Amino acid sequence: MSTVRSAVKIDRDERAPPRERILAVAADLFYRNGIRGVGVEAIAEAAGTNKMTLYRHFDSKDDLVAEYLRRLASQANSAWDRRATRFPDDPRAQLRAWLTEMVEHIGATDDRGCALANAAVELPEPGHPARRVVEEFKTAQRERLIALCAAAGLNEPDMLADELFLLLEGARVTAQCMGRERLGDRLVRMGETMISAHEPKKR
Amino acid sequence: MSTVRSAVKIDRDERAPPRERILAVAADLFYRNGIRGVGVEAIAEAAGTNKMTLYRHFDSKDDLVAEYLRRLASQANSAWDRRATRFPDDPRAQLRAWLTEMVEHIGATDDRGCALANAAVELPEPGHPARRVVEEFKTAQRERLIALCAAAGLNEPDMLADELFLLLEGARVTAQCMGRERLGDRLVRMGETMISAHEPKKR
DNA sequence: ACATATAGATACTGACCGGTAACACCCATG
DNA sequence: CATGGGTGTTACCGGTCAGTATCTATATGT
Repeated sequence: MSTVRSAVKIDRDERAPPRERILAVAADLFYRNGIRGVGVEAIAEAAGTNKMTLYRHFDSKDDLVAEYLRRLASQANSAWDRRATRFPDDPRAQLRAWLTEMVEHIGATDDRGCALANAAVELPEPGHPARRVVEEFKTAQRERLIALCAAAGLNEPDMLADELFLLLEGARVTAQCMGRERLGDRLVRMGETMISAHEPKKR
Repeated sequence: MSTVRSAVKIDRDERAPPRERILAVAADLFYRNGIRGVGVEAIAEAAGTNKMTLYRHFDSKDDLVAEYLRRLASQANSAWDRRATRFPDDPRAQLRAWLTEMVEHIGATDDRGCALANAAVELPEPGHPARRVVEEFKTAQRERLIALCAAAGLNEPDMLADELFLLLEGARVTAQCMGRERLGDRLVRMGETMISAHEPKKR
């Protein structure tokens, strides 16, 4: 039940402004050790600064947490956009790319599941600012997936989207509770089976 | 970022021995507020006893946490056994019963996901005693599900079991991040679609 | 009635938490 | 050269944390 009170100073972008260094380091430590398991002092220290500067940029630890999650959410949105521009007018390819990218995340040995979902688990307080961020993110994620399934001309796009969404969400949370040997291939197979089950009838 | 430091005394089985009262109350508080969010003092108080007695029965808070999770795991195993005796020699019915019971849990407004999975998220420390409990539980759960799918004569029982397992795991973790309106019916439909997709060919 | 074991009560330890105050510093702009 | 904003440093605050020592009370079995 120990908390992280000192962390190795992280050397990314020594020249970056403190706010960015703090956010970068906080993302690392929050994800790896859990939000409640990291003290603000450890974050400041690892970012090569101190608590006072941290509190000049963030009103509170909760504020820092919310910003940490907001950044992750926006990165995920960028990933969607990136896939959209890489495979323009090919929603099916975007869907496949999303699936394989998610599977890669899950297969990584240092993956600890979805940081947003973890935050919701760690911070049950109903009014916590982090919870709003997570809620909006997950809802938007699902919407994008539904839209993609629909654009791909698949049957019952909302059902398929939920199947895929929940499958991968479950895989991410399960991967940190059990071994993940050969999980990747199996996941891709499951996902593609689901997709082809919603293939409109040829005629 | 506040922790629970005083809780309403819970009146279940005033006569029960302190160890049981402590475990009952700990289960409640750990689940609702998160493990790291509950102090041992609050548990002892809510159980109508005090910290000293708690520490006479448990070596440490981590020990109490591990026992809390072990009890949950054994309750889940009992549920499997109960379904087996209720529908003897009918694995298909046991599967359906498992699905609907899980969906009921997920639909409950006070559901906060799988307590075991939440514990794994909250306690990232690799050697934490709780992690072994969670790992063994999830593995056993998956094995039982595979065995059931196989006994039901379904195709590729391990793939189907994983699909169902991950679908529900994902649903439990997602339900606390988003709204769950009409999620229940959809889940049952998805599960049954998956099952029938593995139906052996009629001949 | 006595011995023993279990439980309750209170107070304490040392450590860590999130957050703040006061002050010295550096470096750019005027 | 002056001035002022962002930064670093140190010390501190009240509060909570897990865990322990000590002593009293109660119940049980003989």
